Amino acid sequence: MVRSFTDETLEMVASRFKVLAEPTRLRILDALREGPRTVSGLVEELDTGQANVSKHLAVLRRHHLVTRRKEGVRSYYSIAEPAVFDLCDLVCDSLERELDARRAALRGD
Amino acid sequence: MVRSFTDETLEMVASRFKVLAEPTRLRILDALREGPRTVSGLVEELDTGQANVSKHLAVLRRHHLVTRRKEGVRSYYSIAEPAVFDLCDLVCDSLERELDARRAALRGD
DNA sequence: TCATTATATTACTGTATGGTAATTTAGTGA
DNA sequence: TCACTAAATTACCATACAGTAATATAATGA
Repeated sequence: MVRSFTDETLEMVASRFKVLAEPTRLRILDALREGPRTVSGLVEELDTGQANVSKHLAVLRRHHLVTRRKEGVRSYYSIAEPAVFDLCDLVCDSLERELDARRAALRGD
Repeated sequence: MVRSFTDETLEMVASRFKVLAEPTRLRILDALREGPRTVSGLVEELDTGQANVSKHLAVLRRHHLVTRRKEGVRSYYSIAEPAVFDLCDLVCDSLERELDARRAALRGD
């Protein structure tokens, strides 16, 4: 028997996927893997503007994927939900399988 | 040691997430869980127009998440990559954990 | 108080895309 | 050939949003 999701659940799931559907946000999360980072640290590490990084961090925080710790004039952001990396890993595996399959098909089964 | 993703990988991963970031597409995939469906079958099952369903199916097919089998005047679509449901399950688990945590916080730890 | 630095916010623009109506394409049976 | 049905495609509109420049807020030190 196959369990179905309710429409409401699918909306929430889609919303979570949407947050993760931006390369810049993924790059931020990836950078935070190695530990907390300030906004300016991330601005250096990625190459995009400060406003852009702040906005993406706000999105990630609103969706509870990162946390913020203020220290003086600085804000330190950290990963709040390490499970996002499991998601990325699953996607990577899936993409690899697809490429393998297409490669095999190219060779003629 | 924490393995990082390359920018190119993150672009591909983001692109996959983007495909999954639409409730209607998730509903289509969810409907296909129980077996192949025709376009008109999906139009009935979901409640949206035929053009919309066709367009979403084209997106899903372009990204190799579904396959199509033509039979006469009909097209039967099927799940090509069952791993998408693992993704959804992971997201659901994560969302539940977050809600639990916020509920606990509301009660005061 | 004033200047400086870090971050957040606002306003704006261009692009992407979801939904829909209209049209096209193609298979089928009379 | 013609009518009918299923699906795909096209054109259009409205909305969402990533990126950026400008501005605001706030902490700190002189």
